[in-house]
Amino acid sequence: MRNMSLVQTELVAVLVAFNGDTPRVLTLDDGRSLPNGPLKTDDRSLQASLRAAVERQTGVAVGHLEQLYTFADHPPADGEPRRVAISYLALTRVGAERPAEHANPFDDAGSPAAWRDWYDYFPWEDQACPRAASAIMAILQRLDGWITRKPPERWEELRQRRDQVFGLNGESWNDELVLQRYELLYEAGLVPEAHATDVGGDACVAGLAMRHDHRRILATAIARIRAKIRYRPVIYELMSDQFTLFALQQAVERVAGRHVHKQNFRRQVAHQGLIEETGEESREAGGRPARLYRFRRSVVMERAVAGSKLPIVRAR
Amino acid sequence: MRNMSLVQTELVAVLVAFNGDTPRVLTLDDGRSLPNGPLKTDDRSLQASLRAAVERQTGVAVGHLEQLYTFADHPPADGEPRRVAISYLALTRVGAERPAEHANPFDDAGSPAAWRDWYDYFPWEDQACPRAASAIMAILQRLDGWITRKPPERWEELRQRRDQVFGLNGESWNDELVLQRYELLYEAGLVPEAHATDVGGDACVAGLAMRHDHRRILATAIARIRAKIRYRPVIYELMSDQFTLFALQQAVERVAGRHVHKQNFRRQVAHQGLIEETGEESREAGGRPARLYRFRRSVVMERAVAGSKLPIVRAR
DNA sequence: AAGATTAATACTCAATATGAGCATTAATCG
DNA sequence: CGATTAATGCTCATATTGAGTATTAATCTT
Repeated sequence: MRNMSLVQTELVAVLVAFNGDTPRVLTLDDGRSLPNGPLKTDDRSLQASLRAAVERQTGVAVGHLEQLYTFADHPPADGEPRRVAISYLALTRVGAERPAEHANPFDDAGSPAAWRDWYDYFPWEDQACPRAASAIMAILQRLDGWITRKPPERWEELRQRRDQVFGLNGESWNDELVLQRYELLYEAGLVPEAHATDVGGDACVAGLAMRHDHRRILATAIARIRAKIRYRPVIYELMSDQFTLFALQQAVERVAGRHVHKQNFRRQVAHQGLIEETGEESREAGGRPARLYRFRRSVVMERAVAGSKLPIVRAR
Repeated sequence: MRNMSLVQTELVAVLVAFNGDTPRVLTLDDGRSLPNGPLKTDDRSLQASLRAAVERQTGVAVGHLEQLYTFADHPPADGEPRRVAISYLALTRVGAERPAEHANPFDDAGSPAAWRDWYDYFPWEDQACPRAASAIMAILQRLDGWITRKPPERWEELRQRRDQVFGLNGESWNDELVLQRYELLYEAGLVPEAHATDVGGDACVAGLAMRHDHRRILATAIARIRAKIRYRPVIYELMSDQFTLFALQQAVERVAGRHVHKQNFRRQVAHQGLIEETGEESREAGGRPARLYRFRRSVVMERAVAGSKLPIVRAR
């Protein structure tokens, strides 16, 4: 093996829980950081140690844990060591979370922790909610300004990118492009992080800011969840033991940031055979009582690992 | 920011090119390592620097480059620094590769490099080829031995896992489970890497071995490509400028390790509208001459970023 | 207690997509 | 000139998906 540079390596976790009505993410530092800490030399596997740390410190049973992405910051000018962040996504259950004594799962320092609506950081992502419309309106105006200050030969390309990413002019909104949207705003200087100096400030246009590249990591996490709920039953990791179909639908809608067709949603869920009736009913909402279901955890396995989508000839 | 450990961080690249008839991967060290090198402090972004390094050293135009996964090795007992590998997948074109003077894209040392059939490392993955059948036969026998040496209360679980991963007893073969299969073999001690001592040796049962966790990284890469060709047009990154539909089909078949239905494949490809006729014909093969096509690179964009698969209500 | 309201649930229908095949066409090979 | 090898064209049954309409069963209001 060749000689290698020494690099500061940190772990960053995006802990997501569905707190009643909206997906929330565990933050530190008055909402400006994600839980993070150094990779310790004596940790077992990255994944195992992260799971243990999270469960020990927050009391949360982490249902689903996966690596997100590894980010390197921009090379520091002043000879400081390079910082690399290995980010993870952790899904936890309603009510299971306990932002307890030690809120930072990596560190015993214990800075004030809080669960925050992830749409506070990305208001334009919540298409099911009217606030997105005004956020987008403001964003598009600023983007136009930015584009027109660029050389005219780039206008076409930039406008196309804007249309594609925000679902304009014939393109339709793609809820999975969270990161692409954030990066466009970043390039355009519309998010505070883009200016190294102040964090905070112009929050109404571009959502709450975070330190370092933590908002980029959060964007990556949201994009990953949105993509994943389409082909893997990860949404159940966010549900409590029993739930109504409507609650399940709302969870999906809040995560995806858009409405789904009720009847078709039920059909799809029923068709998958991943849940079963508990026999009980919920009459918390106004109308006709809804049946309660539970997730059939035993059936899961790696089953339903995406459909083939290739015209593969069956063996049988 | 808190204090952080110093960790040896290396980059590992899986360069894939379609060399005539089979997918090949660039290897060093007589096929036992993947190209790798340290993360340098002055590199720009991880991705950009990797792309530049690969293109400079191999002369390859890397069409598609994406991060794969970040692996941490097992914690070293003797107080050595922890090693972390950030792995990337790079797709290059037929004929574009030049395993040249400096074969290692990260290092000017220049150790002997070679493109090798990736199925040399995973013979059981090539379901379209008879050698897989014998490989699997041998593997299953060994696996059975391993399972029966475990406590009987685990037999059920382990057999289920074996069936699921190798497509036995009602389960069907899932070509995307490359990593899961490798890890099962690893746990069972059927791959040489599992015994720290000798690398090489019993290659006929479990394929060629690699140093460190490089074969695990290669497994991750193959799994990623197999998954990705289903919903993104990455297969074209491996094709030359002009190709016949049959060549395209063969590329998909060799990558996925299984046969596809010819007519349905053509229908699907035509339906996507991502390629266009060049007007020319190829009469290299025996029979009726085949039309030549080219990839419409302009149409790509982020389009076709997966189908919704959620019953989302359309805006329109 | 009747009617309004709120949900849950049941069905229908058309448009597409997918898996499997059969049939036809157009070259080369011996 | 017929056999062989591919490419290409079509058909058909089955699923899957997107959009609705209709019905049922509770609570809430007056």
